[in-house]
Amino acid sequence: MGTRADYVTRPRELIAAILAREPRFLSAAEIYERLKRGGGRVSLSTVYRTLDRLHEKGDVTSRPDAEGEATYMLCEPARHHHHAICGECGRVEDVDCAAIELFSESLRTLHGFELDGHAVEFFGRCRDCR
Amino acid sequence: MGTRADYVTRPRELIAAILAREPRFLSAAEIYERLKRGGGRVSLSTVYRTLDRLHEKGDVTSRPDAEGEATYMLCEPARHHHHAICGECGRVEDVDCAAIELFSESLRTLHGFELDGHAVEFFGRCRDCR
DNA sequence: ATATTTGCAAATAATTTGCACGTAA
DNA sequence: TTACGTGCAAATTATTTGCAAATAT
Repeated sequence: MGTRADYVTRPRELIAAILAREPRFLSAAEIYERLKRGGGRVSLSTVYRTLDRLHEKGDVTSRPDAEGEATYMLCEPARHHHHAICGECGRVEDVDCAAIELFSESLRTLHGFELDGHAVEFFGRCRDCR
Repeated sequence: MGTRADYVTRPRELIAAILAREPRFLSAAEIYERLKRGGGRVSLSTVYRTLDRLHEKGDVTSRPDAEGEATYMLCEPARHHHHAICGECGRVEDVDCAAIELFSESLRTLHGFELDGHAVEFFGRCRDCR
């Protein structure tokens, strides 16, 4: 019993393409909608299963939206980064500036709190929406 | 048609007491469990309805946990503050230091991103758990 | 007395699963 | 050929709702 194989299939290609095209958090239902509009014939369960797998592989980030629905977004694996998420248009930007290091340091010093580098997301309004 | 009344009832007192005792995000099911352990006889729907109402009044903060389940925590209303949430023990601490202002400023300058003051939460490990 | 809240059981909505059939390797 | 993936329908889980009975004012 070795490593499991990873077949390349139509549903997987279609789902990956949708994720690659939209740099925002999408729910399974939204992805399913886009598949239907594109004329695809992929089942909702396959969408869920594919997203789960991508998430396990570390290729997508997942988080519940405000209503608790799971949403997914492609992200570079193995790189520390933080997300700035626009509450208006949903755009996600990577945050990587010196200020966050200073801020982390203060949190650690003043609160004894260690930021878990990969789980930090900031909510607000992006350039275009404010 | 004036303002709606707010009766003081047993279930509401019990639920408020539980929230007051635990400074962590609790799910409806967890609160329901504590009620049962305490010998109470409150229905799960009442727990949901009470939490919704407290949330609308601004007395509790709500957010989906990692699995998408809604969770609730008492919080001071009408005061800007940010939460530092321990991924280990779940303790929630209010963050209010100068560094976050500096950080906000940098986000705005470098990314054109405006932090929405009330929606920011930081994830990591608290003093005791790291 | 009457507006409000509750419990219960049934309805919804998101997500998962079992299984027979299809497909990539 | 055979391990892996898919679709479908049924199961599960969190949450909401309708309504008659109970309670606070």
